[in-house]
Amino acid sequence: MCGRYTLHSKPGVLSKHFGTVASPEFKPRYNIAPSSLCPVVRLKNDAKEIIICHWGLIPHWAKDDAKIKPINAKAETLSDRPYFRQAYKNRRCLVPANGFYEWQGKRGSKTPFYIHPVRSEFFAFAGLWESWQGPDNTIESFTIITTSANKTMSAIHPRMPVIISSQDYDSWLEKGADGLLKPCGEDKIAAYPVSARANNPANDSAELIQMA
DNA sequence: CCAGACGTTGTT
DNA sequence: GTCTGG
DNA sequence: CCAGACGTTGTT
DNA sequence: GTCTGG
Repeated sequence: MCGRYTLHSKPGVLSKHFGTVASPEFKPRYNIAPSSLCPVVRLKNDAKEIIICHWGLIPHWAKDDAKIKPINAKAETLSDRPYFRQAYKNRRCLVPANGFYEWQGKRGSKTPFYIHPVRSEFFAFAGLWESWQGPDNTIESFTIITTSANKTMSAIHPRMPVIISSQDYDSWLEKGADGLLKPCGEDKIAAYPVSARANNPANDSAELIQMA
């Protein structure tokens, strides 16, 4: 699955890669955990924009501050789940990342691996977004879509995020083609073990992605 | 009908 | 908003 | 995702 | 064991 990732490219590089007018400022992150504020790419009036959203989806119909805030949504059941169906139909996004973490082992002795793109600076995870209107505030949030592992990933973990290729960015945002919701090619990603310092989300520095 | 839930993951 | 359980 | 907390009472 | 916080 996908429960921790990195994004350390400069905002200008991000907006250039994703074809947006500009990007909000954000600090380089090497250990983004759920509930963090993160940049995502979405459509606004046929143009792409980058906005900062909470990781953990809060549906627009939630009454109070929702108890369940899914950080992932299964690609296989997106159309079935009332929780995701509307967002899948109307509110898709791309989640920029430079890489993500996945763990092996039991609680107390987890070994993290870092997975990164082979020929690109960025991953673009397929995501969904929502805007929740409270009495005093609005919360924009997102979730990352997961699928089964490709051959590279399956050595580590049975699932992985859906990764959209750059030539499919517009197609995903505009139409959300089902055909894009599958594991990426095994040669698009590579993985290596890193220090267990990555386990604690309080640690957030470039050394976390050094090979262990 | 109304009330209450709505998720994914890993682990045994 | 939409489905499930009672 | 992992790490860390998980409670009530009375008193200042 | 299960929930919350980061």
